[in-house]
Amino acid sequence: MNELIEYLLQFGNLNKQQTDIITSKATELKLQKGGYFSEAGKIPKQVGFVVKGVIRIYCYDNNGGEITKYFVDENRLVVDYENFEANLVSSDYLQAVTDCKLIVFSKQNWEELYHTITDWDKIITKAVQKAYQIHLERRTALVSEDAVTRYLSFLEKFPTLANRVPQAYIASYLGVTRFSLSRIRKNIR
Amino acid sequence: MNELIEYLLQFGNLNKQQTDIITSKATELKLQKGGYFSEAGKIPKQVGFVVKGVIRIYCYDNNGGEITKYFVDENRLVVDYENFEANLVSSDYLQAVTDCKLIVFSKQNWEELYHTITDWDKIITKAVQKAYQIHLERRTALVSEDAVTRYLSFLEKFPTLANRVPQAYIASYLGVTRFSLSRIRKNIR
DNA sequence: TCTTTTTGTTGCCAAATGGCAACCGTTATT
DNA sequence: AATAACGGTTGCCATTTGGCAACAAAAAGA
Repeated sequence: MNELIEYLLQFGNLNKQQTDIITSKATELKLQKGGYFSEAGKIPKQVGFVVKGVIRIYCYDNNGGEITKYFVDENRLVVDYENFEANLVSSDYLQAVTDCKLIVFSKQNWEELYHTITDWDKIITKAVQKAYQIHLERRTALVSEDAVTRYLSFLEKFPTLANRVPQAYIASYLGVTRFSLSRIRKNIR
Repeated sequence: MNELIEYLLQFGNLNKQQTDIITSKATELKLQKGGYFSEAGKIPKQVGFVVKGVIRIYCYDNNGGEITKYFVDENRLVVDYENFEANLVSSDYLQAVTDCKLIVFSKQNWEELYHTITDWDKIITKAVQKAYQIHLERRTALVSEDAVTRYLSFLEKFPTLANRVPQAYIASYLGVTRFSLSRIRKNIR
């Protein structure tokens, strides 16, 4: 639980009593590789925090191809935020790419925190906005540079991810086929 | 001013007294085509709301090429939010693509609204998060589909924009050269 | 109006990427 | 151990895109 509290403290202050409340509302969840934290066609019911492992968020394009939107690895919140908040059916899959250990909050417990912890809303707002900023920044990079540059900056931004995630997923994140990515890797060596 | 108030009411309730305060803190700003609302290398000092015209947000990639991040047209907030909030030097240019009429708030006036208007923070948080969601969604579309599809969905999402914005800007938004975009347009006809 | 500048188009060719099939190596499964 | 499943690589070729130069059209200025 310690990692979660440290993460939250980035965005605001919390005293011992408050952190105790937070941890009391959280439970541990283990996901096997390939398991789903939340699925398209359903309403997301949990907020998660990745203690160990990698989650991939993806959807399908109009041709039935998978698009990896982003990855969430250790010490990050994983949540289909928009649909979780609004109780909407999602069109995204949140899937464990490796075996994962998560800390999760049910929707009810999560909402109780807004009433219980002063400034909880501010902390979460900051965390969410930061996450949006990061994703957006990365996405913007993906439309400019060529595929080689995109892969290189992927390696820079996620140095530990390349070895843990199948290349096909990285390829779909970068917007190239797995064949192209394979050739790019060959040329880099 | 009416457009601004309507815009804000999407995200929360405001009574007459509150809307009066808001409008009292705003001023009108006209920007000529090509003029800058805010520039890279400077700290953004204003929040704007586009009454008339189109603003383009862009930056430079490592090769000196322009990347158009997004466009803001009528009835949208235009602000380099991240850097405005944190008082950081921006690396983006916010430029008028057409003659523009804006409603603007100085940083000081904007911050006074947080102290004066109940739930102002909640309204702005919602507005900002919605904006992030939209940008992120569009960016994700840009890494999957091919260039033709991307242009077609650009036309769908921004039907009025294609005629008002130089193609070179649209091309850099879509992640293709202006030459490619020109050929794509030719093939569509 | 005439000129200049900006914006958009096109031909040519090179480079990058996609699509498919085949193949290889590793990991799971039985 | 044998088999199957998965992940990754490579060759072949078609298609797309980029880069450049020249040109055309439209808009802005004088």
